[in-house]
Amino acid sequence: MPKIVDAVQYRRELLSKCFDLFAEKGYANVTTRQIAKELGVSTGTLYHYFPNKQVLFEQLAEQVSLQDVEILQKVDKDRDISQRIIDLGQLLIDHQDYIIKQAAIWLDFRQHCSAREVSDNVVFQQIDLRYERAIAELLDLEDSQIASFIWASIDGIAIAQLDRQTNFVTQIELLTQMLIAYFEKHILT
Amino acid sequence: MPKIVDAVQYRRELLSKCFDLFAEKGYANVTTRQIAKELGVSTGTLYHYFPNKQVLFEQLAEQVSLQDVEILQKVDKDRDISQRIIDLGQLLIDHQDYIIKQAAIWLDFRQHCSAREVSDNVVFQQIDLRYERAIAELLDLEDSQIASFIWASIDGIAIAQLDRQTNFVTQIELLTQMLIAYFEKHILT
Amino acid sequence: MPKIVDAVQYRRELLSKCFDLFAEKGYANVTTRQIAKELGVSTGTLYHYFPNKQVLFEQLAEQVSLQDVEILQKVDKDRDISQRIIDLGQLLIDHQDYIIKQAAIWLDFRQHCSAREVSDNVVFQQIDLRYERAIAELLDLEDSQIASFIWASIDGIAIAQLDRQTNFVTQIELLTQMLIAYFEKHILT
Amino acid sequence: MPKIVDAVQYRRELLSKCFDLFAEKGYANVTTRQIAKELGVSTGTLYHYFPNKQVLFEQLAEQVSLQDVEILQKVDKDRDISQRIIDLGQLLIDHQDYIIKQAAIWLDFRQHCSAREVSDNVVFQQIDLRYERAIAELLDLEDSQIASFIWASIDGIAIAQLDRQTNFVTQIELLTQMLIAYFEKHILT
DNA sequence: AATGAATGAGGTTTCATTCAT
DNA sequence: TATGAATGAAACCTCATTCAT
Repeated sequence: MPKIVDAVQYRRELLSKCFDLFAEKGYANVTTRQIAKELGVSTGTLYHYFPNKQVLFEQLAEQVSLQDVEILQKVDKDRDISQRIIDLGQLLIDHQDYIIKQAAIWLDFRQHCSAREVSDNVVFQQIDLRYERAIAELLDLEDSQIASFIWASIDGIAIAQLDRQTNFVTQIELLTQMLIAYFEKHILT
Repeated sequence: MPKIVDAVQYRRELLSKCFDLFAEKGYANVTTRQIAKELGVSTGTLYHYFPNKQVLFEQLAEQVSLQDVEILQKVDKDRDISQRIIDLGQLLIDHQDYIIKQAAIWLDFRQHCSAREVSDNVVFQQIDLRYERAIAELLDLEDSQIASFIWASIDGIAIAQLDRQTNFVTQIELLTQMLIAYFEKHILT
Repeated sequence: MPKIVDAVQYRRELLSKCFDLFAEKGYANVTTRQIAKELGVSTGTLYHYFPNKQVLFEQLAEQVSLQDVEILQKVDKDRDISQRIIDLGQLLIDHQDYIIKQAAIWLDFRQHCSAREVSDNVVFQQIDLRYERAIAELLDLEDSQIASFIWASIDGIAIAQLDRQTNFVTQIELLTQMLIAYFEKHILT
Repeated sequence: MPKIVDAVQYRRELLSKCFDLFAEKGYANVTTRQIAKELGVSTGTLYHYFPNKQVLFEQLAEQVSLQDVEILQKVDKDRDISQRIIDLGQLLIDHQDYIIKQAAIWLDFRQHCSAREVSDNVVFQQIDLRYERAIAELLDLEDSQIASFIWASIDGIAIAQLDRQTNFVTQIELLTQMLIAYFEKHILT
């Protein structure tokens, strides 16, 4: 009888455990040995659950994107638009640490995909689409470009945190205000 | 004396030549041999002009940041704020390809710096400050947070281009409108 | 007691089942996991019946050599020499597929033994002797060198099949004719 | 200025130097580190001259096949057939050590090729053809099957030497006599 | 100043074998 | 007995860097 009963669940746990490592050091600067050590398993076990480092990372990226969408869905959709924008901002601030790390991983993943042949870009685009839809739905947006813009800004702000002293909270508040001003002027009325 | 001047100039040329390479593949995915080949020199020559790959990349990042600031300074400061925001947007659109690549390099560099001991973060922060000042000056901003926000958004939009189909022009126009709406509501009056 | 008999029999079945696998891919290119899969058991079970991959292979080689001798013994020893040579050839042709695979395994095993310390060369030589005797007996040979030669030629022809387009049947017929011509000239009369 | 002027020549020397190693231990049992050590270079240098272990081995096999043909061409073609057969036998005996090792490598290579996708089997068959032609030409053979047979027998005999005590000289002499008897009976007259 | 062959530490991955269940 | 997850030594290979020419 095998020791691990639910391989799928265990894989998820392993991925969660190396989230910080990848976020802090970046895909290229993390060795498989480091990952194994961080996870408390041998390199052999690593390769028992993931065919290679690349796929491990891709699955991490996918898992992260799912969690992101989950977070976004916490916003109460019964409130009015301005309030929802503020709620979104608050949500991002509440999950500050996670959002910053998630952006780092996402950036890394993006670079990886573009550095590859083609093929799996489909997977990539699907994930990207998922983000857009989550935001569009959240703010009743018909224009997906606005959703893209919001997510791009969030990523930009998050990544800037990696080493600048700018204040994440202030930056997100600015984004919130920008959005409200924009909506008031162009969309509501 | 003239020799040295040549060397400085030559170094600059070398850096310019590998701009695209780093932008497209990322620091970790570019080998010194690839760089040498792209530059049309031997690896030995590469190491004659730069002590190592790291420094080469740092100097590239620095050179890029200087060029960015140069571009920003093309905006005519005699126009009113709204117009200057529009001009800034137009400038970014005009230099679209460059802006996207520059963002890729910059983010790559940022990750590199944060993945390292500490040390040169000073160099890094200085460059970052230069960006902020250029934007702050351009838009008569007293609050450096807004400048940071703008630059972060631009970076976010730029890297989203790396593989998404979003339209850079549309995204920059959105940013422009956001800024104008925000300025009209909170800063002008 | 019955248990043990079963185990011996089971081991034999397992060995037979991985005959093709080893013949086609070679000892070094077959993993224990592949073997286990081919046999329809787990790697754990494999190690329950055989102490390690090496021994498994050695036992397979031994089992194969026994089967070979069995085949050779089908020749009717009452016929005259020429006829027996022809019968031997026919026998090889009839068991074409098996002979080719058996040769592949045997050569693989030989290489393995010579690449090792020493030790089990005794086992190896015993098996080799068995081959020679079977052939010598079959053709009433006093000179074991001739038996060795015949077996070496058969092996040579068999492995040439592995990728060349030469025709096994034709090659064996040639061998038959060579032997007959040789016997007529030097041994008979 | 590079240190090694004639890379092609150097590659040949490197291949020659690892001939024994591969012949004695077999492709799978030789590590790249062992090869490097045997050659007196670093693993890096190894990979400077050969893209990978596989190709290194393939090039060795090709080089060996060329040397074999060279050896065969030493036979004086003005003598009569029987004499040429004897000369061929003598040649093999003179190069005994080499022939045995070459056979080991060739066997190994053959297994490798059949274990691979397909593609380069063309290369393989070309080499094989080269052998046949060399023998066919040597003995004025119209039938390539006989050439194949001869080469297969030589390989069989050589490989049998790897661990058996049979005498190479005796075995080759037997082959010679077989061939002469066969030729006298079926071809000459 | 320029070259590119040489280096070797260290990265990713494989796989025979063990062992808890 | 049977399982297959877990192990880790060791394999192949890469690549930043050095150095003889």
